[in-house]
Amino acid sequence: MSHSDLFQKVVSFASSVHEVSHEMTRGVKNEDVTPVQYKILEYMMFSQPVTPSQIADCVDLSLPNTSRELRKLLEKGLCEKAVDDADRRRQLFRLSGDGQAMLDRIFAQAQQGFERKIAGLSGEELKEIERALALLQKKVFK
Amino acid sequence: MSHSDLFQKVVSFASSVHEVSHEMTRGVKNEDVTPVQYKILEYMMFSQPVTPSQIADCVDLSLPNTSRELRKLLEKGLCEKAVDDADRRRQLFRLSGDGQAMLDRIFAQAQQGFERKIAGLSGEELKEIERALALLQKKVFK
DNA sequence: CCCTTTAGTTGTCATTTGATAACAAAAAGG
DNA sequence: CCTTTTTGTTATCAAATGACAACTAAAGGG
Repeated sequence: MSHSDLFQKVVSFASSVHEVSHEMTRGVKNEDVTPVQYKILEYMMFSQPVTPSQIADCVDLSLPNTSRELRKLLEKGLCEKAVDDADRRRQLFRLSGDGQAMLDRIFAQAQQGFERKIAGLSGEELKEIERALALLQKKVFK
Repeated sequence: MSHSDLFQKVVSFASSVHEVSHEMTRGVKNEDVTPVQYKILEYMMFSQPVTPSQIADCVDLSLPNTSRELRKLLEKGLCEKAVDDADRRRQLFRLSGDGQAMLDRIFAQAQQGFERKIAGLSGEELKEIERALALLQKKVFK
């Protein structure tokens, strides 16, 4: 197994992961958010509160465009904004109740798809999967 | 380890995979193709020749929009078109020499990034990675 | 043949996304 | 204070994408 062959397998694997996650998050299109807006909300879910600059960095968007999308999310009532008292230039964003509820819906649906995939696997198989995830995340996808 | 916890790990893992592949294919932006056009070319690389209908299915694009993007790729000289003699409604697309060369460049760059990541791993570790990829692709991301 | 279905093209329009300039306000550092 | 830097907003504009109607041409089935 040459490095080239392994690389080919990684490419093919990444493509499968993309396909499956696209399939699992198809619930997004039932909601009134664009793909970019969804990415922002998803990022917000894992690290709250966040500033526009942090979002711009992590979601790979310019600051003006981030600001625009955040305004739209505010108008839709999916997130909330507050000034940072320590540095009043900074704006702290977090999910609103509605925003959290929306992500909960989407994730619940994605988890259902996942449950269907792993239904019927033994406890030992699940442990193997967990080990494989940790291994790859550490050595290849970090 | 509940199913929920495992699901969380899968979500986090998928996110890492997305990030790394985005990083690895950043060579795309040096080339004169849009993201959608790149996806079409990448699909063409793995299955040639393909019809517009097949592309529309696999790249998740309407047939009219697929047709438009294929016309642009033809104008850029990145792919070639031929009618299927067996069914003259069908158009068979494949990469041109230039298109193949472009993908070769992008993949060579991505592979360099990969090589840097796995540099210093032992043969046994590489085998473990290979096994982990196969396991996950079979049981979770199929 | 004629009718229906399939494959693809063309054109048009609205929305989303990306890029950039100009601006305002607060902080930081003399 | 005063200048510079950082953070964010607003306003435009161009390009990319998505959706859909109307059309052509070939195949398929009586």
